[in-house]
Amino acid sequence: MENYDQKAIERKWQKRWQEMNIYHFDFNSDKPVYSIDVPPRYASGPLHAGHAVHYTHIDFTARYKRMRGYNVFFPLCFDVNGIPIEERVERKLNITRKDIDRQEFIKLCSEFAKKNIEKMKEQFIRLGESMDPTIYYQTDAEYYRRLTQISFIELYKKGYIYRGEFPVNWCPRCMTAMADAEINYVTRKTKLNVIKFYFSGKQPEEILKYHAIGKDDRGYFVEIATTRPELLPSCQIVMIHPKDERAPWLVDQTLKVPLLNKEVKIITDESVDPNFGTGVVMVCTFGDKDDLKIALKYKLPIEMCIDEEGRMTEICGKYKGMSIEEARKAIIEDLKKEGFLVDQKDIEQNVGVCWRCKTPIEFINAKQWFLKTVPFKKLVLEMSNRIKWYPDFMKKRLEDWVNSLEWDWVISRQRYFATPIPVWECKKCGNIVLAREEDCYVDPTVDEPPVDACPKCGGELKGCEDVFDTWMDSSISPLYNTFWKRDEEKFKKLYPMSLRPQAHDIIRTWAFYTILRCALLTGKEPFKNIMMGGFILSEDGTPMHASLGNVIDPLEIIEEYGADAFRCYAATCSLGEDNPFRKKDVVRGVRLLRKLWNIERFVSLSIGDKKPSKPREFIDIDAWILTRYSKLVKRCTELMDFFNYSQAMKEMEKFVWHEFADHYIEMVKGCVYRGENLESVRFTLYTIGFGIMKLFAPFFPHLTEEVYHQVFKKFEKEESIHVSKWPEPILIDEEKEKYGEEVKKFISAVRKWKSDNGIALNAPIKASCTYAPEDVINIFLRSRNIIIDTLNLPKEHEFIPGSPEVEERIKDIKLNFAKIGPLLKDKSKEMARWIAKNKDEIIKKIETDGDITWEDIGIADLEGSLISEGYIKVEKEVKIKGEEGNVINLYDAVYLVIET
RNA sequence: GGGCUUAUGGUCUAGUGGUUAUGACGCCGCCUUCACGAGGCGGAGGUCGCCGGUUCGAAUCCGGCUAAGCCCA
Repeated sequence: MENYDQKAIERKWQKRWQEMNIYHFDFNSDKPVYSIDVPPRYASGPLHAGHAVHYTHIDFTARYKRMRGYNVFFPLCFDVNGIPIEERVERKLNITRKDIDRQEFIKLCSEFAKKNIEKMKEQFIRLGESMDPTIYYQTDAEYYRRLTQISFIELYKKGYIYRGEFPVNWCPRCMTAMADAEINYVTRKTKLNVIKFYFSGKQPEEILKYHAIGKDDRGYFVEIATTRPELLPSCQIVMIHPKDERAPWLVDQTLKVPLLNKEVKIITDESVDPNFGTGVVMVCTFGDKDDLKIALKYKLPIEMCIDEEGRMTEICGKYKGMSIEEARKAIIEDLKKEGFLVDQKDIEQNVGVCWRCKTPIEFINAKQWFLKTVPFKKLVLEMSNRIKWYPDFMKKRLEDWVNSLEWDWVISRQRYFATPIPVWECKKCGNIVLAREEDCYVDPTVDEPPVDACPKCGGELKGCEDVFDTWMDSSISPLYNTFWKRDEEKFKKLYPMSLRPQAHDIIRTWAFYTILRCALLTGKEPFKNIMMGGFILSEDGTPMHASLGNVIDPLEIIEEYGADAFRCYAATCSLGEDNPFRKKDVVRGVRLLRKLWNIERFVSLSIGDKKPSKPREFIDIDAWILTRYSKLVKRCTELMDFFNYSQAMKEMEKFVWHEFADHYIEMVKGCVYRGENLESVRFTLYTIGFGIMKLFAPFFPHLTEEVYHQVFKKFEKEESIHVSKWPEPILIDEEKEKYGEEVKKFISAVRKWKSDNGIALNAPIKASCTYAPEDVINIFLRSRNIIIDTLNLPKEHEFIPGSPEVEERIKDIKLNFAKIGPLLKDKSKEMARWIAKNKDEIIKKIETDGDITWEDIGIADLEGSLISEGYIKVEKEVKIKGEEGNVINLYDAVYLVIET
């Protein structure tokens, strides 16, 4: 093996893997299936480092499961429909979709998405992801949209879909209805305008004693505060809190809406906040959700002052046709001019905005398509209980969301670039004609209806121009993946899927809608497990997000540090939690990779030209390291099964670096160079050298593949390490493990002593003998040559049971509260105090008798000795007797004698 | 305002009721050592966010507060 040329190796394998076809999902295989409901990456832009981490986690699962013998279904897929792409295109070309032909606009969106998809495909390859490109889909393709339409038709036939007139969230810029899920809330600075509303009727003068009520030459008036003066034309009612002292005077009076020839009543309602503004508020149709609730409660007339395009309507008189902003300005101007405006204050307000274009959302009354969700809360919760959530607290988020649902899901959108709703409407009687399932995919704006005329009245049919909410497409991904409605046999075999990986911000959308739709259509949960990725934070501590402008291109990181190093960082990110990304975190990965490479270089130089076979007997340190390795394999297998990648990699790294490399390899160098114990050592080096490559294979696919091909391939049959079998524990020998630990402890103590004294590790030291207790000496003797070789001790070095001429003194005694606490409970403190006070006497007593009893410390009702039973630990200090030689106390009762 | 989550050396992080809190990055010192100096050996650096409670004993369990993230109102 030569030097580690990371970039060349990674590029080589990325190319070769595409030719090798090893990530292929085999529909004819007998192996158990592990299917992954991969998030179809949204095609509004290329991947950033946060996405790359998520997809890398999914790749860990795919690679691990493949090695565990599964036939892994890992599709390459992209989500292409919807507003964000339209919005990007509109912004890029500075147009709105209504400026150009519908089909032309769709083409532009499609091309825009295609470019991003090409970039992402390249990114996936460069990241070393192992998706199977032969099970590819994108959600805008007819083969995919067809299923969205069929699922709609089925749900319609089951009676779960209805069309209703209902106030919906409406983005006046995107000109479409929005689900609650598509609204973001932002804090905005705005003006609170205090406006005079004059009474219609006569008022007694005493009314002036109340605040916010006044009189001028035009008459008596009430001051009303509003942030939205442009809604004055749709003002329906004025409200005051019932406990407000002004309520008795004001209730049932009539006020004149300024600037408009209109009168409204005053009523009381509990929902009024007496501390907001003047405590008197106006209610319009529909300012916000609160207004909406009031409007429904009091059955107020529905008079919209804003239309679908965000322009003022008929009822607005002279303001008709203005945009919301223009109307606000004009109305405030006029209020000032006419003397209606009392005051303007700056306030901060939470405003619902469109999730993409950030335009404030309006409520308007529109005909929309709905999927019933409110009646299926229980169903969704039941399904969710059948799914294993990682981490499990994420389930609670779904449950809280489901329980808080008040409205059904608005599934129609007034956009172009999405799946068309497959219905035609009778122009005459409004009757709905569904597309036939066998005709889907259909585009009713282009395609002919299944019948010539309305079956009810014979009227002309018009194709529906509305399209579906994008979540209608993505939330059937498990049905698409498992061949629902395409191949009944495959569907039975593949559904439900094994794993849904996703991010936690879309629990209420993607996870919820998927569980709901799939349950309604199949009666089953869509997947068995759900794994939630956390957020990747940028260097400044904010979540990495394209709209925040803090994104990092993973390719940039790969160029600098390599894909395996990036994947090493990804493996340190724990599920469901925020993980900061810093370039220097990737450096750690580079070091680990280099270390692994060098370890394997030693292995390759040491194992000989034949595949080592299992020896009749292992030398102690081989049995030790093989036991440590087998325990690691067992532990990591469990961790990988629970998607705990960060912990698994940590344990692998600790073993490989600080046990296998720092100690084992150092200990066997002598054997390797001098040709001793080769049978045992070569087998051990081969087994662990190969085994750790397999353990790291899901994390570092490139390095492990290269090492496999350079070192192990000639002895093994698999064409790639990624289709080899995950390792199994091979030896658990508790006794030898203890022996090995003892030898390791001794060697590292001597190494430390050498280092402290400025002696090179392999430099010879004139040490004549080692003293230790007999059982320890016996362990050392079993590995005598290893110890002498590794430390470069004289060949005649002696291991002598017992201790040299030393004087041991007790320096201190420590209480073991883990044993004392449960025994003495609240008396523990008392005992600790007593011992601290009488420490000198106790130490004297131990030095003469070797131990103390409970009686000695004044606790007569307990029997036994405190040191031998572990209640007290003794710290000794050793003083060497005599002048001859240089005796070093390495640790405990282990001494090394150096000749002077 | 509500739900969920997080808070540990300068930075990132492990931590499962037991008193001496893990590791990494960075910093300091020593060591060219035959797989690796992007290595090895060691060191400094912490009132475990704050306040209470439970307990013989709390980073860990409970309550409150503060700050941050996600989602919602």
